[in-house]
Parts: sequence; structure tokens; C-alpha cells
Amino acid sequence: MTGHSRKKRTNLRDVARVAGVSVATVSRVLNTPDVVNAKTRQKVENIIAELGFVRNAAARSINSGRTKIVGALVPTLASDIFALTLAAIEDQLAALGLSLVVATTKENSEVEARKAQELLEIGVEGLLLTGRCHSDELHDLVQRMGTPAIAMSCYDAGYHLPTIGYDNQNAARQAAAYLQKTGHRRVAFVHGPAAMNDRTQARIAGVQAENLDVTCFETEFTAQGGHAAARRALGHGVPFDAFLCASDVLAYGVIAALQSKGVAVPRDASVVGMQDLPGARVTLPKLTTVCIPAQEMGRRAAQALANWIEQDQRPAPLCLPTELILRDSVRLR
Amino acid sequence: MTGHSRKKRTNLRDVARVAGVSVATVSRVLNTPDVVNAKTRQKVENIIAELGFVRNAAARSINSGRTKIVGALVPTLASDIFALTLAAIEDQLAALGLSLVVATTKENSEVEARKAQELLEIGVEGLLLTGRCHSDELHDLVQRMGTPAIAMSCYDAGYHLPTIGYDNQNAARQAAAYLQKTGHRRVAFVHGPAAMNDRTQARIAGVQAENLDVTCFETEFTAQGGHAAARRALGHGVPFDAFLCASDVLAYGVIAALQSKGVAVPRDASVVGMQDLPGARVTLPKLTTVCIPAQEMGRRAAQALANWIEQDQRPAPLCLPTELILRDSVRLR
DNA sequence: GAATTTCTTGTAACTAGTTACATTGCGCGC
DNA sequence: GCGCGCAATGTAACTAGTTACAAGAAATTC
Repeated sequence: MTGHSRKKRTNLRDVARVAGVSVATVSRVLNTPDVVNAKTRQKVENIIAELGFVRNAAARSINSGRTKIVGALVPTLASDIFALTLAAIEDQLAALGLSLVVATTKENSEVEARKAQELLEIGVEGLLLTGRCHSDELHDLVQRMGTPAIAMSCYDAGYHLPTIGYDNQNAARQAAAYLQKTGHRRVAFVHGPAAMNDRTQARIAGVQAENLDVTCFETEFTAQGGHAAARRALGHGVPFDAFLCASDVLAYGVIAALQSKGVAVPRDASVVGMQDLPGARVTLPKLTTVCIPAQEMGRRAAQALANWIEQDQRPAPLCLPTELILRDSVRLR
Repeated sequence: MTGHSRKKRTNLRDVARVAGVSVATVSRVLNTPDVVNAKTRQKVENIIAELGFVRNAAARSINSGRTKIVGALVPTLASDIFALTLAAIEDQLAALGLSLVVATTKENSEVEARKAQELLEIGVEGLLLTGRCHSDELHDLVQRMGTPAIAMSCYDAGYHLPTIGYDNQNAARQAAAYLQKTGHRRVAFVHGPAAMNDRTQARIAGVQAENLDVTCFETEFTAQGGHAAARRALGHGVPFDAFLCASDVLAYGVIAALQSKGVAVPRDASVVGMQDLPGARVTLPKLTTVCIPAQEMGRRAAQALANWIEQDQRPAPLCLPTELILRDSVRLR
């Protein structure tokens, strides 16, 4: 008792008493109904409905060791990309009889470790992490508990956890290579905070791998951030041929800023995004972008984690292809 | 045992044995450390760290009756609005020592009832629902279990659950009234699926409450949906003065469709959104919209639910104000 | 009709914590 | 030196399920 009157809910023993059977029989009605005599089963089921009995998963998990919950740690919920991925994860997990608990880390590895511990206390049977940058504390924890854990949104076959994601460096490089091929030279790379974010760092490396004159503009990871970055870039002296954005959302802001300053896209400057969010088809001009298979990744990661949990099969790292989607925001010079 | 070797994790009794103390002492070290002798406490804490002991929340909750988890049921995760609200909820709950489990309903009340049952089995101590349209089954369940539950995204003081949200009808009416005042007459109202969605229905009613010539266009609840709806509207005969959108996201698509068809916004047609998402400031033109306090609502709902859970104080219904944000997408006729 | 098998159900132990109550040992006053 | 109070710790019961095992009843076999 916690003190304040928390009236206890009807439990399995209540059902047994009212139905005039043993607790084992009620438990069997719930778990292996076919071994129970049809008449008894019917009676018990009626009582269950009548009393509005709801199984206590905690008590259940204490014996079975199973909670059927998996946890996901993402930097934030307030971002299309994670929302899209999580939606796919939740969907897939639900289809496999698992629930999803979400915790946000705010790109802070201390917060991440703390939330991971909380998730493990709750009894999550698996963890989905974002990226490859985690505190030692978290690694230790996962190691010790032996909890299946998959890192998403990145790919590194040598990483100590299976990664299910895509090649950030290559994705950025695809965009950069295209800009080069289409005659662009002076490129502004607009990206979110790079500290503690291996994905952003990889993308920066990818852009710099091409023979372009790249200037990086770090900004908040939102459309407004993109807007601000583009305005900064416009006041930067020699004009840029192209704006390569580490996210479509940034690109939305960049396009708006450019157009509103009289820089026509793509006539005066090209813009390339990354992610291929649903909204990228309805910008004006339509956004040329590198498609990152966020939903596919979510599905695959959820499926792989479920497999790991149920069949004890550690998944192989998986690198999903990213693809340059040509639309209308790049001028062919 | 589930069969396949699930090696059991170290538990409180292991810690007690290794530390040479009783289980009660270990439990006290975890819960009421000040009643334990400093030297003993130190010893136990060392063993806990050494063995990497992590408390089993299920076993814990079975006694205390507390899980410190609350559940949220939202139509989908793949939408800015819910993502934004959930982010605020998660934030606030975390600050109050509660975790969030998210389940999506796909706007289907059967799915919703099933997921609610699952959440209650897990032992959520409270529920956050979206809107006012739920199956009897769900109502019964909540009633019977006596679980605190709050309906969000709507306001209805007479509803049997406390509502913490805003007035959808009035929000839409604010936009419609503004369009009327600024000389618009023929208005296309672009909205998402209305069946099973009390919020959308209320918004339709709100728009129709003003003295305008309104035609409704139902479409998918995405930017692409808005795009498609606008194109449909353009082929509708007499041109529309204005497009009122039930969501900013729809408005993004509408603007893009109009501009790409040579209909200048706001010169040839005005566009008004609803929500005031972060992206609404960086459309071109900047979007005039009705600000819906999604994050504030999330925070308030989380706080109110936590209060209800901890102090047994059922919150009063709360209607947050919506506000028309004037930007550049409406022409003053 | 007895023996064996199968079906159905019950008893009680078990999971991993919490906690009421009992016990121990120590310091202190008288 | 005895009893009192108090702090620190231990014992064991309790939570709500699951499940191994036992046992009784019915069906089948010989």
C-alpha cells in the first residue's frame, strides 16, 4: 500500500473464488484454453467478463521473465524523421505482439544512459538505439544485462552492436557527387548540431569527400534553423552555387529563405535535401533529395529485434540503400 | 522458463547473499538508504555495482501496485502534431518520474480498445486519449478499472472524462471569420478524414458557422493530400477566394499546388492553416494560421494526469486558447 | 471387471521484490 | 547490574500470477 487508498483491482484469485474453481484453472483458461473442459472454460470466461478482470502483466512477467516490451531511445520525438521511423517500428512490433516504450535522449548520452537503465528496470526485452555514439555506461549496461540491442540510422559492420541503417557518409556523398557532376562548385552544407552526433559527422565527411568547395553551416535541426543558416550563407561574400542540406526539413527553410531574398531556386542556387520526407514532393520547386529509407529501416529493425528476442538470433548488420531522387530543385549547369 | 535458455539476471537475493546481508537490507539500501548503517550501505552499494544489479520493476510493481508508466493512445506517430504533443508529454512525464508508452490507433476505435486493454495489462497508471470519439468498450474498461484517463485535443466540459485541449470548432471559426472580414467569400475547406474524427467534424462545423460559401474537400492528412485536394479544387469551376486548411501540413501542400499551377498566394487565392507548426514560419509566403497550443496541451495533460495519479485529484476540464497568427498568406481584399 | 491411459482439475511451490514485525546489540540512566 | 530506548538488521509473509506435480474421474483396453 502506498498510503492513499488505491483500491486493488480484481485478480485471478477473485475470479477463481467466484467461479468456484482453482487459480490454476483460471490461469489455464487464459493461457491454454484448449486443455480446459469446455463447460468450465465457458463459466470462467463469463466470470472474467462479469468482473472485468484484466491480467496483471507485471505478475505475469515475474514468472515468465517476459514483458513483451521493447524500448526505443531517440534524440527527440518532435522531428519528422524519428516520428516516421517510430511509427513503422510501433506498427511492426504490434504485429509481432510486442509493445513499444519510447524515451528521448535530447542527444545527451548521460540522459540516454539513465533512460536506458529505466527501460531495463521496466523490463524491456530489447533496445533500439539511435546512432553509434553512446556512453560507456550504456554499453556496459547492455553488455551485462545481455539485452538485445540494435543501433539504427547508421551502418558499421564492425560495431559491437548490430547496426540496421544506412551509410550516412555515402548518402551525403551521393548528393555532393551529383552537385559536382551538374557543375556546381561552391556548396553550402547546412546541418544540425554535429557534437555527439555521429550521423551528422559522417554526412559532413561524405560531402567533403567530393571535390567541391564546401562551407559548413551548423544550425538548429528545424526548418527555421535552415532558414537562419541560409540567410547567414547569403551574407557570406561569394555566393553559393548550391545548398546541400543534411535534412529535408532544413531544406524547406533554406528554400524559403532563398526565395524570399530573391534568390530563385534552382535558377540562382540549387538546393538538395536528405531523407525524402513526404513533404519533399510538395515544396516549390519539388525537392531533389537523397532518399533515406526511414520506415523500411524501422520495420527491419523491429523485425530483427523481435527475432533476436524470440529466437535468440542476433541479426547481421544491415545497410539499406539510399537513393538520389531527382526533382526540380537543382539546376543543371 | 520459456524453454530457450533465458539466463536469469542477478536479483536482489543474489546481492544479499554476496554482500552477506538479508534481502530486506538490500531492499532498504535501494528504497530508504538513510535507515541503513553507512558501512553496510556502502558494502551493499559496491556489490550492486559489481554485480550490475538492475531492479526488476515488475516485481516491484506487484507489491507497490505502481508501475510509474502512463499510456498514450494517438491516431498515428507519423504526424507532426502528435509527435510534437507527445514530445511535450514525454518531457513533462519524465520530469515527474513517469514513463510513457505510446500506442497508435489508426483512427480505429476497435484497435484503440484493444491497445487500451494491453496498456492496462502492462499496468499503466493513467491514459491519455485523443479526442472524444471512443468505443463503449474503451469507456467500460476505463470505468471499471478506475484508471485516470484524460481526453486531449478537444474540449467538452460535459464529457465523462476530463478534456484538456482546445475548442476545435472555435479555432476553425476564428480562421473563417478572419477570411470573411478580409473580404473572402468562396472558401475551400481542406480537411482530413472526418469519419470517426470528432476534431475534424468540429472544425467543419466551425467553418460553416460563418457566413461563407464553403466547399469541403476531404483528403489524406498529409502535405500530399493537401496538394491533391487543391488540384481538385482548382478544377471545380468557379475559382475559390481562399483555402482554409484543417492543418498546416495540408496547407503546405495546398500552397505548393496553387503556386505550381500559377495561382499566386495570396494574390490570386489566400491560404490559412491550423496548428502553427514550426514550419509555418518558413513557407513562402509565410503561413497565416490558427495557433493550436499542442505542446502546452501536452505539458498540461501530462501534469494533470500525474496529479490525478499521485494525489487522486481529478483535473477540471481545460480549454486552452487558440489564436489567429497573421502572416503573409492571406490577401486583404 | 481390473488395469491402463487420458482428461481435467487442484495443491502448493515458485518468481523478485516489499514490508510488518521480531530480534539483536549497544549506549545510557539510575 | 538492570531495564529502557533506539538503531540496525533479519525473518517470513505478502503481492498476482505461472506451472510442476499429484490426484481423482472417466474412458479405453484386455
